[in-house]
Amino acid sequence: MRPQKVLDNDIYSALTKVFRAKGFEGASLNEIADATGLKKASLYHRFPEGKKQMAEAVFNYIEERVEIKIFGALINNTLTPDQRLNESINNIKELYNGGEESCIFRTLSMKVGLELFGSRIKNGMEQWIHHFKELGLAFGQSKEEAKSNAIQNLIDIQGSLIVSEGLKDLTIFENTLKTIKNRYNKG
Amino acid sequence: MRPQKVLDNDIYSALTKVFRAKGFEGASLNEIADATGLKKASLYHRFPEGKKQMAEAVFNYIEERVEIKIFGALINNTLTPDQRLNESINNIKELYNGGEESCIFRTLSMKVGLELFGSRIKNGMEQWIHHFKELGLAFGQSKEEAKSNAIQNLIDIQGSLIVSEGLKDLTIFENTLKTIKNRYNKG
DNA sequence: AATATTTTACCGAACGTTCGGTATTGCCAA
DNA sequence: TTGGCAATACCGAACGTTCGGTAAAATATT
Repeated sequence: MRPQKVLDNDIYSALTKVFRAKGFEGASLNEIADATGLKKASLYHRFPEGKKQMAEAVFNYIEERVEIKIFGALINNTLTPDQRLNESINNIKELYNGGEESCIFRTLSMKVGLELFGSRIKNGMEQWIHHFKELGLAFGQSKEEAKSNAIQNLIDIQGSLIVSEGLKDLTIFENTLKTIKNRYNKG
Repeated sequence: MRPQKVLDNDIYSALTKVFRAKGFEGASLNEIADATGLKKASLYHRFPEGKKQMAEAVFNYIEERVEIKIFGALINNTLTPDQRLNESINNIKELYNGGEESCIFRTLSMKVGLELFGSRIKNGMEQWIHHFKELGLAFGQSKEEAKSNAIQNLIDIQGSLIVSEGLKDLTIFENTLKTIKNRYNKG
């Protein structure tokens, strides 16, 4: 059989970049074709169900990275809670490229995206909250405290990404990561 | 002269609903025509410069309401700082319809929107921060404290709108408004 | 070892539809 | 009857999608 011109992972990476920046409706197939290096028709060979399947691939791709880099760090029992926190925060910074890259929770949750991927987004957010709640418990917080802190972490990340972009000031995202750290290391 | 079939303010209101839900690229003229009750061609009579001008009108419309309802409340010297805070929070809740409506800072700041309206978004955010900073000063906070609190308010609002939508749980937005209040009424 | 066949990947061209945007005509009130 | 508004019809371009066919490697057959 003929070899692939572009590796799957390179396609996913390019798709992620486009959907993150443009959202579902804003991402055109011509742009996707340019970004991946495949022609439109070839994309339909890789993704027979079309654009929606491409966006699904982005969810899979990102969820896998988040699972490893963030949730994996947060539940790594070989580390102290403080080390887990630090590693996950470092990886968050990396995954969002210091605040330059948007989150698909935002870009794929406009009207149409929410209709298509609403349950994936909801599940994804719940996982973030669940794992951060576990961290809070490991820090000795009460259930209520741990949960509200976890929710606030998610709010902080989403909000600071928007404000950073809007103000064109990445230090806001960085400061938010510090705020999250301070939520567990008080004083 | 012939009277307008649809009042300007009703057009702005409909435009706002569409652009808030769909963003700039996601909002099609056919949908806008349906939402406003005017045909496409009639829209081009009202907005000769087209879609971009329609989005500009949304900015104007929202900025006016924010100016009155939020900034106006925050700088109303006939009220105590605490009353200013309460009134502005109530109006924020109203303007975002309890968390059901998105913010144009979010929906119009995707790639294309940011290119077209980047400076308006930046200015708008800076005004939010400026006015909330003034509130903090009125509460006796230091300059640094007042500013970081103001930024955090904006982050909280943006973030909680996204998380509320994603989790389909409006209590998150409500709780965030309480969090903001507690930022000024400690203990 | 050489040839034929199968299998998979890619691509140019075109599909029907919808996009944002325009002329042109008809309507309506002053 | 004049001037401003709205509606019909329409435009080229771009949209997501599909199709017919080609390129290239793996396998099967001689």
